[in-house]
Amino acid sequence: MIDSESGVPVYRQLADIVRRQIECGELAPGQRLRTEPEYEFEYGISRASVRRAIAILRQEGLITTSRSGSRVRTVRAMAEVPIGDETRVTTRMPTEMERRQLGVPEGVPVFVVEQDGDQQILAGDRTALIVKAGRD
Amino acid sequence: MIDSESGVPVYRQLADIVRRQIECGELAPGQRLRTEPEYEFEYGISRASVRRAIAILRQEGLITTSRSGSRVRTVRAMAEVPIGDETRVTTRMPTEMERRQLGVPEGVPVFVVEQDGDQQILAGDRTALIVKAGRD
DNA sequence: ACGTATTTGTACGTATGTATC
DNA sequence: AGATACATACGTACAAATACG
Repeated sequence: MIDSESGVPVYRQLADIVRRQIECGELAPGQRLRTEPEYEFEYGISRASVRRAIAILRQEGLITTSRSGSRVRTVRAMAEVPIGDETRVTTRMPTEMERRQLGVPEGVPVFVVEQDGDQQILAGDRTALIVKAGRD
Repeated sequence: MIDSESGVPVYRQLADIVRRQIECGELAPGQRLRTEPEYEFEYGISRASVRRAIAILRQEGLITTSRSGSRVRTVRAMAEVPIGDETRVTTRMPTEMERRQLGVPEGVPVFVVEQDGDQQILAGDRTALIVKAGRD
């Protein structure tokens, strides 16, 4: 299970375990994770370590957490936004203000799309950029 | 300074203070932040709260932290990568493995560039995508 | 509708390890 | 070698939102 002597931090070990469960579908999108005390007792680690592990997965955009527990993030429908010639695209984490305005959970980056001196911020969890020839 | 009665968590208040210092240039890129004990005593909060505040800024991509302290992230030279027609671009946070492989710090998202069934992962802190007409 | 239990959130403290200066 | 500074990990307590009977 979890080996506190392995050199790998226990919170990271738990994050790895749950991440694998998500990746292999053992924990399906929308499904609830176990509660913090459950992980705590099952793996014999402190609640602080459990919370750190869960925070990692949240930052990776794999789960969302509410007062009633954590769930595997469901895949959002991606709006395919066409971008045209001379467009410059970068990506970064949103400020907290941007996060609220865009309505994106933790662990979701944003696109910064610049064209003609005009700048647009797009939520990374529901936007795919498609290069369309001849478009602007 | 920091008001523990304000309703806003103290770790968030500290994160807000330091973020503002970074945004207004009071803390310049490359410059060291104060040490954890310094924040602890200056604001009269626990070290755990200081560490949470610093973790927030790291996740936002604003600072990097090493054993010798935290520094404001310097802006990396952006390689402008041309992308051509029918390319699909998404963004997300990297897995930890990807982070190590790409050599990007915490708080830096990646581009996923798909073209002709080929998929490429690009570091978000040193890549800008430019749509170039006629390119593939 | 109400109280209770559950579950996460915040905040503190302590101790020890390890890399850096 | 010693001091500094961050990293890990444990514990406690209480608050607040949610779910349940």
